[in-house]
Amino acid sequence: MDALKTSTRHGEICPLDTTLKVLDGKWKSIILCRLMNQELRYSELLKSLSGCTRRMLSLQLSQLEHDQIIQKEIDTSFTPIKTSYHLTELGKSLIPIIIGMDQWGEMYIETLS
Amino acid sequence: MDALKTSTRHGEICPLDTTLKVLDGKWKSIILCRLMNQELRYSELLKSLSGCTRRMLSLQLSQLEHDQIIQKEIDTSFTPIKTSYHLTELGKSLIPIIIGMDQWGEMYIETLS
DNA sequence: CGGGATCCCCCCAGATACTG
DNA sequence: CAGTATCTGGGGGGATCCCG
Repeated sequence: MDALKTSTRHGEICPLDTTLKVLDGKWKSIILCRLMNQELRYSELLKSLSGCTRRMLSLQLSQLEHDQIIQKEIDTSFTPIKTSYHLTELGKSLIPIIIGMDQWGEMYIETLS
Repeated sequence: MDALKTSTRHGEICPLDTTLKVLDGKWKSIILCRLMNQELRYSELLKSLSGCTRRMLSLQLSQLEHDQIIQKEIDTSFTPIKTSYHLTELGKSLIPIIIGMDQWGEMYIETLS
C-alpha cells in the first residue's frame, strides 16, 4: 500500500500521517461532510461546493475512492449516465474523527475570538 | 451531526476546515507528536525530523506559534542563544484529536493490508 | 451528465548563503 | 545556535476543450 510507504519517518510507520494524507486535499473534508448522511451525485456535489472546479472534484473523488473512503455507483441503464457517491464502512468509521475535529475547531474559534 | 451544520463553503465559517488548516503542513503533525510529552529545542526538533530543512522547520514552527498551538521560549542569558518549544493549553487540547487520528490510521493500515 | 486531456501560470519548497 | 534572505524549478490547480 503506497499510503504506508509515504508515511514513514526514519523507517517507522506514522499512522497519524496516513490519516492526514487521506484527509488532505482542499475539498475532501467537506465532501465527507456532504456524504455523511446521504449519497449524492457528481453534479449535486459540484453545486454544493462553490468554488470547486470539476477537475478538482474529479481528482478528490478519485483519491477518496482509491483510498476506499467513498464508493462510486454508476447507473448506465439510462442516458445520460448517473453516478452517485456514498461512504464506505471505512469512510463511516472516519465520522467520529471528523466530528471531533469540527468540535475542536469550534472551540478554537471561540477561544481566539 | 448537528455540530457539522456550520461546515459549509458559502462564506460561512467551517470549524472542521479551521482544524485541518491548523494541522495542515508537511511537518506540523509530527512536530506536535514530538512536543506531546516534552519540550524540545530547535536543533533537537530538526534532528528528529529527517528530511525537514531549517527553512521548513522555521516556517512550520512560526505558523504553529501564530496559531497559538505551541509557545517559544528564548533564553538569552547565554550565548549561543537557546530556544525551546512546548505545547500551549490550546495545543494540549489537540492531543485527543491527534491520538484519535493516529488510531484511525493504524486501523486503516491494518484493514488495507 | 460525468468526466478526461492539455496547456499554462503561479506558488511552494529546496538549495545555498548570510547573520545576530 | 537559531534562524533569515534570495534565487530557482517542479508541481498543483485553474481554464479550456473534448468525449462517450
